Amino acid sequence: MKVINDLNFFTAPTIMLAQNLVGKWIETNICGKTTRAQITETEAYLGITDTACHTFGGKHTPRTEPMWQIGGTIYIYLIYGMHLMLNIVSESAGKPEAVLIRAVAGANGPAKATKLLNITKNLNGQSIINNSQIKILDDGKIYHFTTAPRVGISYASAKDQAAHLRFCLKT
DNA sequence: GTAACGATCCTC
DNA sequence: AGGATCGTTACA
Repeated sequence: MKVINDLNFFTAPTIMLAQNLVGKWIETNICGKTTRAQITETEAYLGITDTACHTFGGKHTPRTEPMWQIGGTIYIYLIYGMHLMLNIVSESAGKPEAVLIRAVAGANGPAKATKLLNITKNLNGQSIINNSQIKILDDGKIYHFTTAPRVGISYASAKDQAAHLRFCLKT
């Protein structure tokens, strides 16, 4: 098991990063508690041309600011007033694309995953590289995945809703 | 200032 | 199938 601190891993094209993250492990160290879980599901959000993405049309607000940063930046936000979502920004700075961690082993929803990992908004905007509180680990194994449409984006265009941008660990 | 809504989850 | 519950956003 080795920590991924390679910037190139995170600045890769969004879809590639989303696929590469499936089967990787995520470990948090928050308030003295260490939690480790395997990533089982991710979704790619493809920036200004993706109607499902927060930065569609080039939207740049205080909330979406981390998405405009360089790959490896952590983007956390609150949805429905009660659920935290964990995203990892991809690509280069100025290209607002990100990968949503949709599920980890032992948690079948994005909000459950952040709860399991004790994620808080403190991490928002930080880099995941050389971060003492959160890291991605590689167990060296090859994992396969299946693709599916994304969830919970009924406001997006039909084309974007149908796109297979969700990647699930094949068991 | 104010109102509407949302990348969800849990309990009927 | 519906309610919880509040930060972010857009608009006045």
